[in-house]
Amino acid sequence: MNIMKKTNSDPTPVYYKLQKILQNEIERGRWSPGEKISPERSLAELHRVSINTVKKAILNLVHEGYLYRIQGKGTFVAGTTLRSESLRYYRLLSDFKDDEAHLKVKLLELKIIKCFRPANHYLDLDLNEDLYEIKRIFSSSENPIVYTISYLPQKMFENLSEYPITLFEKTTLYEALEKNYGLPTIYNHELFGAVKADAETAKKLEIPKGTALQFIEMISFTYRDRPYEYRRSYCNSDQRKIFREI
Amino acid sequence: MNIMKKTNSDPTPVYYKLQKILQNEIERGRWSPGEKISPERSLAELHRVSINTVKKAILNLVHEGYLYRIQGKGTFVAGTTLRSESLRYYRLLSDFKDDEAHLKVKLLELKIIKCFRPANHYLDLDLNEDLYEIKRIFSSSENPIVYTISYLPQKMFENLSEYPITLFEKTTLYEALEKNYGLPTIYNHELFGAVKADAETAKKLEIPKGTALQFIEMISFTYRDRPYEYRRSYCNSDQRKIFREI
DNA sequence: GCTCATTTGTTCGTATGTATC
DNA sequence: TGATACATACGAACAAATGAG
Repeated sequence: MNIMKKTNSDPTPVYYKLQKILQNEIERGRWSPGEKISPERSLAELHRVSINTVKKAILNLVHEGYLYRIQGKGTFVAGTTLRSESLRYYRLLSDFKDDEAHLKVKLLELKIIKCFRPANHYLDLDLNEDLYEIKRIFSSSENPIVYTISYLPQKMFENLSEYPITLFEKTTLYEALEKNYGLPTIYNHELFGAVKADAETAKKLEIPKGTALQFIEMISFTYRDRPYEYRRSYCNSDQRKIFREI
Repeated sequence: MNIMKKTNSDPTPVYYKLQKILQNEIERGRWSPGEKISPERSLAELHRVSINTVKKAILNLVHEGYLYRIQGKGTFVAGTTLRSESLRYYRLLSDFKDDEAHLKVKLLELKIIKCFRPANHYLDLDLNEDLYEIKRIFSSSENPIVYTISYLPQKMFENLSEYPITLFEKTTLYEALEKNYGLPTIYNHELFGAVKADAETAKKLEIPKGTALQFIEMISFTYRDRPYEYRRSYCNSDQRKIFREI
């Protein structure tokens, strides 16, 4: 009996079953981001359904960000849905003029440390597991604006330390991780707060200790709600504000 | 000649034309939020197109948040897309426990003032126009957490001062404005920063002057990208963080 | 520049199922 | 129960974009 058929005992629509089958295959990495999936007609034949049913399943996955389509070329697996580095996603405003800054990234440090609270909680790890700690400074015309510390589970990113520095300075972290480990970023959580600069942060940002700083904690998730990065950012929002849209 | 027809000189798809016609009617207030629009069949007949074409137009508007559908009942105009008060949309976290606070709102002041910089810029007004200024405190178990000052164009909200206090304390501002003025909130812009508490804010939040505060500026937009509220919020993020998802 | 096969995009018609009142 | 309205599913035809030859 055809598992695709809608029956009384299983009223799930056919298009929805197909949609979930495809979603599953994408998440399990049958195709990497950017790769072309089978054309509509093949899928229709394979699963013995109409082309319009395949269309509906695929279009839903396009809406959910799993796929994108190009007329005449095909249907492709989408990569990272967040198109740019989170820190660039926030536009920096100086005063009220929309003077968008071009940020330069500098890698300060990359080492392996033991997991700690609350990173273990956010990254769903045990306290005895290893983490990469990546410290970076984002500057605008020689002025340090943002100091970030990223934590990545060591077991998810083997050999990360052996990649060239440029991996962390030329491309965004998102692109780098997607390209080298096939992990697209599906969504982020963020925690916002205000703190006064401690000694280390003040030194890195070249500001007086005690300055009010915008503090952003971010947790990035890939498929299946799996967290893969915990990041702390300290932004010198003096004279600047951080902009975003809901 | 039928304007709906797709021709060589106008290759715009029929479903898209219909979609834009409907979007326009919604934005111009032909139906209020919650009201039922014409059924598929009628629209198909009226515009001389197939039901499937109408479906496509409508489903796109559903995806964009203009409409929602209930099988067997009809298709309805969606109201505010931001489902809850922005300040409640942010979950407050104390430390790392997900202790979601229930916030109580208190109206401190409602008066009419002259427009000022930068409100004129954000609300697209002249400097000589009038603004409502609404000051509110959000508290969690008697502790003031957030101090907000909202600015609304006087000309968009006639008689606002005559509404009962409960309008600003019982329901969210979004719901109140949608219900009384038929203005749904389509999206928000936000500016984040960190500031040290000035004298007035410190007093309102019952904290020492100079405490690091989370500062959020928000501009709310209704249909056609028309701004209708500029809001400044000062959050005492000491011990708490503000949470959101992208 | 052209043609052709492939692939997605649009539009229609039609039938049947299901939820609401 | 019947009328109304949306949901699912199939089939078919043609348009439009792409890439190969």
